[in-house]
Amino acid sequence: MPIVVDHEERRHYIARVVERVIAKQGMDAVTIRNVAREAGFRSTLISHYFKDKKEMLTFTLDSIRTRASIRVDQEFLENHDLATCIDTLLATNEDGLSDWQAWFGFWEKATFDPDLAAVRLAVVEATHNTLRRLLENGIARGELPQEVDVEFHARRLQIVLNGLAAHVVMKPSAWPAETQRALVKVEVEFIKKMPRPEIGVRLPNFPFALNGTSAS
Amino acid sequence: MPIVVDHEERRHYIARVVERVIAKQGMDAVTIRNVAREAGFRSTLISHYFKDKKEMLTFTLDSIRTRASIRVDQEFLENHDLATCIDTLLATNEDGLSDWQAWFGFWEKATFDPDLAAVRLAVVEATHNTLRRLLENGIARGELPQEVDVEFHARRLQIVLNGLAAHVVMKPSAWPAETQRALVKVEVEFIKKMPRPEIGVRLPNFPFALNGTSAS
Amino acid sequence: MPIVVDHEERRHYIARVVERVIAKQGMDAVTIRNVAREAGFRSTLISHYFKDKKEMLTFTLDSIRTRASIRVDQEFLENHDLATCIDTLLATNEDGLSDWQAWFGFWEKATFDPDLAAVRLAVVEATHNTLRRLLENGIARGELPQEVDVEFHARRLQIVLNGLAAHVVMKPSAWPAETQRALVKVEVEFIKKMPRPEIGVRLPNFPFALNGTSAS
Amino acid sequence: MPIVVDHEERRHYIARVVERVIAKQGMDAVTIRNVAREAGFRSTLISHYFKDKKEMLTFTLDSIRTRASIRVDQEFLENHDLATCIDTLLATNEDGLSDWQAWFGFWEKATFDPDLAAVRLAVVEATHNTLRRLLENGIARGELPQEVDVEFHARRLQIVLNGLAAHVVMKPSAWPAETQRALVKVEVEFIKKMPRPEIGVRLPNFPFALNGTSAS
DNA sequence: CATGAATGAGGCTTCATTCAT
DNA sequence: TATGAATGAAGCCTCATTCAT
Repeated sequence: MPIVVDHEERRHYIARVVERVIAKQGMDAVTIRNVAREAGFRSTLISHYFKDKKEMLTFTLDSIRTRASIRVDQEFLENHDLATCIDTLLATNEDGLSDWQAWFGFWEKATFDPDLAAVRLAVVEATHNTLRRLLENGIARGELPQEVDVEFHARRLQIVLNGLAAHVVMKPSAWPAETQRALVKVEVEFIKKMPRPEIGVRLPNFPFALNGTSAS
Repeated sequence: MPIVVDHEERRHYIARVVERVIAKQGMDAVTIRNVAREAGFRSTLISHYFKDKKEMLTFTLDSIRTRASIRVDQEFLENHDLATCIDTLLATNEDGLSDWQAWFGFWEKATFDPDLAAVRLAVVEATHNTLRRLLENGIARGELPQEVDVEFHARRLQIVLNGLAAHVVMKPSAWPAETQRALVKVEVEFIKKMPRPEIGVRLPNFPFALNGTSAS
Repeated sequence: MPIVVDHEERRHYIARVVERVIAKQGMDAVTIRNVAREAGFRSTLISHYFKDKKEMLTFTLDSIRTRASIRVDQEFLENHDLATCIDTLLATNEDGLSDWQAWFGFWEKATFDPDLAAVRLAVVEATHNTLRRLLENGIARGELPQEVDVEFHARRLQIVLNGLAAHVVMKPSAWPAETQRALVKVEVEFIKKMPRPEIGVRLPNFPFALNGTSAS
Repeated sequence: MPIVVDHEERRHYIARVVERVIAKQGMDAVTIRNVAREAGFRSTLISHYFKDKKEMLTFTLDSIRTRASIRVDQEFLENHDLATCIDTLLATNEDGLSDWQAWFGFWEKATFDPDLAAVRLAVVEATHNTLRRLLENGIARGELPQEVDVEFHARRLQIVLNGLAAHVVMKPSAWPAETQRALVKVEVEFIKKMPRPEIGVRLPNFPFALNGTSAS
């Protein structure tokens, strides 16, 4: 009688450990040994759940995507104002900070690994779409003017959030929650003031045809 | 008298190689062996010029800072409009892209290495100051209104540039030069439209007391 | 269940190899590679059993202590005369010589390594205690006079044995077993002639509070 | 016109540095780099004075011999009592301790290096001869009885001194000068009590035909 | 005399991975 | 499922030494 272990659950558990290791010790500390130790396993047990290290990493990045999209779900988006929604995407609490730390841990690695790159792009587009819906709800609720260029402002907002998070991660103590929120408020004002700027070009038009993601 | 080799020049030469390796192959490819090979040396010769891999890396990051500050020097700032100046900070050409790639390569590592963190912060502040001067020149030249909150907008601009570069690095082909410049133009419009937004809080007030930089 | 290999036994096996290498090739030859080769392993397998070269060495020294104390155990001490017992501590045969060679190999290294120093001191004190018991048995059996200053003579005997071994190791061929034993006989005579010399001072009063030994 | 540097003096200067390094940092710290640094030279300059590391070491050991024999010279021997003379051979002060530390540093290395072994033996025999003369003077002065077996007691004394020094080096704080001297006093008493013990064998009969020393 | 350049050997260690049980 | 054995690759670093100036 084999011991019953939920295979997929184990994979997610390990992914969480990987995230924690990235956030707390950095990507270089993500060795199978170290992850196993932090998870309370033996090294070799990891390979029961992931065929190799790379698969473990792509799965982890993918699971970040999943969790992030759960956090800001449709229902939530519809029932709150812009700033409140955006707050869930910021590094204003322990969890958000940890997420962004892990995210930046992946950032560079993804540049040189096609599989990770694919997942990274998927996360970016998922976020983009979240921001689109967010703006559309804002328009629907009357918080934003009708003529807002959703595509443009979603993209721009994403860039700002990314840049902001980078700075927060660099020195969290310099960016208390209210400072981050104040910045976001200005961005919202910006959207209201310039809902449809004349830019002459189109910002990158994703998606980049990402059907599958992590692959095998 | 020994063979004549300019010691400091060699260090800079190696630093350039390191940068190139980071940009083209990623931070994980920055092994002493690999750098040596790319530089046309034997591995052991590297340690003639750097006591340590770590020293090599901090020196490299520091040299990125130096070059960046040279690129946008005082004279240049004074004689061009905002957009043109900002262009030198973007990833709109091969060199700029390579710089940003190396920069992001360091990003995460710096989070877990105090020495690198110090240099990273120094770079960030140097950039911040460059942006301040840029805005001040804009005001002096009449391109921007007198009442611009320089501190705020310099910080904001930096965040946007950082976020933008991150996206460019992620998929350069999606961000041709004109697209990047169009975005910058909108930012300049933004400054004109909202020169002194009511934010209620102060953005982080750097500098973080960084006198020396790279340390030992 | 994994391949059955007694972990602790392997460690002792390796320790024996280390001893042999020290005795035959010298402490400088104790490289992980060399030990592995002599043991019939790959280098990396050594680190399966010792986290460190240092741990390997302290364990080895500690195992010398264990074996030495086994060699002259209580029962043996009680049933033989002084000279016969002391013989087990001399370098009068292949094994004893090898032990002393290894011992001197450690001697200097221990001076500059706290962990080794601790084990070294433990060995010294264990030997001291053995010699004490040995003298006490001698008194009990009537071989030595009642008034023998056990503490003093145990310490002195140890010093002589150490000095003697040093000379033997230096040129074994000059010190056949009978020569060593003759010297010991004189020492025993000495004890009988001067059982309680007036020295005015006390020799070092060990132990130096060594509870545990090898530590981590 | 070349700079005038006394070649031989430099060699002795370096040898002193080597001794100091051995005493303070241990034999493993005797690298050419380290010796050069301690001496205030560049590494490569060392090779102007010694063709290689080995020559440096043998020269150093040889110079220890020279200085030791100077310290207890003929004149001194003739004009003082046994205990006073022996004192110069003990580790009762900073210098003596340092000498013994260096000596033990060489001990093991000499076992596996013929050149060092030769010098080591030369030192041992020089000391033996010193002790012989010392005893003979003691007899001449009437401090010791006529019938003393000089050969035997000189050898025995040397063994004790060696063993004692080993223990002192191991824990100097446990062996203040007076403790060492008390032990020596007992040894002298021993000689008086048993001037010519019946041993049945001869102790090793040196010299081992050592004419030259370091050889090629 | 003195120096820095350059090299090759080799040391220790960590890692990911495969295999047998 | 889970484990320890075992391996090979590769990383960084230190060292002694030679060479050219």
